[in-house]
Amino acid sequence: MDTIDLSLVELLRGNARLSYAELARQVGLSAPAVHERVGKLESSGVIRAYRAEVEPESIGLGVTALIGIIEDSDADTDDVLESFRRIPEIESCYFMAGVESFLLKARVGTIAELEQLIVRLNRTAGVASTRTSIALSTKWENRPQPLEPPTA
Amino acid sequence: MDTIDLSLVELLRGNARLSYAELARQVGLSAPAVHERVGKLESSGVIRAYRAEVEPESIGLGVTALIGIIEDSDADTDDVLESFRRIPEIESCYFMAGVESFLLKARVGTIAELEQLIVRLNRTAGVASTRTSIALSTKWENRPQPLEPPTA
DNA sequence: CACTCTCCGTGGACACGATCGACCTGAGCC
DNA sequence: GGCTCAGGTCGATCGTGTCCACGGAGAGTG
Repeated sequence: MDTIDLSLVELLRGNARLSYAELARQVGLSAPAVHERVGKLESSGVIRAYRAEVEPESIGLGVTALIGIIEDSDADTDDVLESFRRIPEIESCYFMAGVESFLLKARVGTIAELEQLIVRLNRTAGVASTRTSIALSTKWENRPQPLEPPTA
Repeated sequence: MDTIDLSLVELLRGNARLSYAELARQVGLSAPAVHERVGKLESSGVIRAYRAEVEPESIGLGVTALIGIIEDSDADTDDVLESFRRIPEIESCYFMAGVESFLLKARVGTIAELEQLIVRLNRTAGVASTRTSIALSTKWENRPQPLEPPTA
């Protein structure tokens, strides 16, 4: 994980579809060298995936909600997590410090579907209660921040 | 936005680096046809960007926080938003229903940096108070959910 | 119905990129 | 010094991106 790797990561966070040739030009190495470095970044888990970022409304997911979860005092956190994992509408899941053990970000098409989702969550074993906040609009999301070399 | 476009979007959400040739095979069209369709999805704003998803710890962003913002009663929301936009640590910004007008997701390297960030937010014009919750771990994030045809 | 326009696709052509193998170089170590 | 290894370059080959000319299906019109 040197400066060049960091540049590659930054470039790919900005545009995941850059060709190896283009990456090579940007960092001043040959294409095969970049190819190998990126391969290592992928297999070591630094780069997890390449994803197209899509306007949610245009794929029928116009409703965004953030849902805090309070667990039962005797809940098995792993089981709860497993239940959440099986709910596709939950796009993100954070394990939190505080009264609410989890914070979920979910996207659905309609308020009716959100209602169903909340009911389902409340019925999930280990879940004591939920607290849902609706996002009226997403100003931005997953904006990559500029990277600084480790000691900066 | 027909079924084929939806398939393309779904494929690219799963792996943004698929070649046009591969996409073409998957959806049963020729490569140029796919190229044109994807181009239109991009320029119409359905596809906003292609991003590499990176393990935050490995780029020195090991601390994730979710921060609720309560605005001053006389705050100019647009100005507040503009101030937030200039803070690179804020990766996501949602405008919320509820007492807290905004929910921010921020990533920083250390707790000390988080402290600085919170101070900065509290000093921002229009911000009355903040409420920060720390994510102990990110179970998953931005998982693409399977797409259904519009009327399903 | 026949004509035409438009949209959306196909296939061919060609330059460019991905990727493999052979080789080179410098650092670390006996 | 000589080995070894990591990590680079170069060249060759093959697949892909992308431009272009062309063609068929469907809607609107005389």
